[in-house]
Amino acid sequence: MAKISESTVSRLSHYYRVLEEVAAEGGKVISSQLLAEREGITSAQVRKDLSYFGSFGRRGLGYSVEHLRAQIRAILGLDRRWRVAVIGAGHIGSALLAYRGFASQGFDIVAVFDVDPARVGHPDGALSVRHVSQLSAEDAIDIGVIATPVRAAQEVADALVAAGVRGLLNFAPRKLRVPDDVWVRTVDMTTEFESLSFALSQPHGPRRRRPAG
Amino acid sequence: MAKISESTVSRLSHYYRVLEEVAAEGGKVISSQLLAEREGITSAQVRKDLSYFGSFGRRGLGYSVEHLRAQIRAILGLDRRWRVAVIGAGHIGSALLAYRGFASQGFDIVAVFDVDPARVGHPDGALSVRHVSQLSAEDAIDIGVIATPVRAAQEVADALVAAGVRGLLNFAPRKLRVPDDVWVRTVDMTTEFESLSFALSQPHGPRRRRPAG
DNA sequence: TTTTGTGAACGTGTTCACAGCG
DNA sequence: CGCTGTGAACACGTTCACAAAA
Repeated sequence: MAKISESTVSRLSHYYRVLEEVAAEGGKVISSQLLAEREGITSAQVRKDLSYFGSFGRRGLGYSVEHLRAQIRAILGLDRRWRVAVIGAGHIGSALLAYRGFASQGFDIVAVFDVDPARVGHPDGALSVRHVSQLSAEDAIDIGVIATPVRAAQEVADALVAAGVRGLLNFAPRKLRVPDDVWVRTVDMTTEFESLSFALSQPHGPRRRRPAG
Repeated sequence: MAKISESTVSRLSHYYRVLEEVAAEGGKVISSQLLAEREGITSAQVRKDLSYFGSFGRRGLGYSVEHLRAQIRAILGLDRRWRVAVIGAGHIGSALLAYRGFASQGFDIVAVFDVDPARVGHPDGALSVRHVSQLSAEDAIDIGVIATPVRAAQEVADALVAAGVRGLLNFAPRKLRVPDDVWVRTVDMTTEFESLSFALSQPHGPRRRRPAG
């Protein structure tokens, strides 16, 4: 398969969500135009994104909501469940644990780790917090969420990689060094705030994207 | 000024952080090469990013850490303080409130809002939770953080805009409709997880970026 | 000699525009 | 006729490569 851009994958995730909503509203078919409008992009973008993976629509009609949803679900790898570990039982870690939404999407938080003796051994939600040194390949973790202070982030990433984890979601504002076969996504709230600060400091307001065409 | 890409602004935020670290370590000058290595990008990228705003370095020598830090600080609009409101005193909202890092960067969380009677009127950290209907232009909010359930997100965005807020940080997995002069940044953890799911489902591992050159 | 600053070249993602099919 | 699927055109961000300056 040709290389797929990160933007395309992000949009697939958005399409998937829209399709779930439309299905819940009882919609049976949807055009690229309508799908695009919900996301504020162009219909050509929708069709191009989908075309990388196949031809899921019917000319003159549009896409079957159910069929397209199933296809994107398969493309995104959501037909299986993923074992997630959260490292760092602080505010962000606990917020993630408390949020129920991920399990329904196939992401099961199966372990929580920390180094703080005040936290280790105590429950956080349904899980007992384990010391990070106990993390091992036997935990069979697919995705590790790094919710530690920034100084511990690289060390934790190394430990996760050593335990065979191939996907990291990093909340620490630090570039992580990982082997080539490990994927990292970063959520950097400081950068988000600073991007807003930059934008608000400019003399002119933003230009909105062109509406879906 | 020519249009600055979002990628460039994000990287400026990263450079700023690296410069703070280098300054703390006692470094006085830094080359684009070294700055690039810390972020895993090319030195040409660093120089190009900075060149949009001026000439901050000295040929043959590099950049003064202190001077460049001050310049980027000014560029990002961090020479002033920003008034931030958090809407939604749930897990994410409370995690943000509890996190001390933002205030030191110039972002003061000055108000918390919710609609839940069980939360309104009670303190969350140093702030008392107010009902979202009390939000007004008198709060003089610069940046609104939407940490509500997804169904309330658009309504809250409308209220923020009505109160004169021109920057939104959206944690809800929903595209927000806002006027042209309002900036939105989205942190969508579901999409992050699904992007990892997609990546881990591919037959081949990732390719790392080329090292800084 | 070292390292910046930058026009030009390049590569990649987006949009256009229309052929192809239902 | 309507809407998809897609090659081509376009726009834009990144990298190259070198002149300029310390």
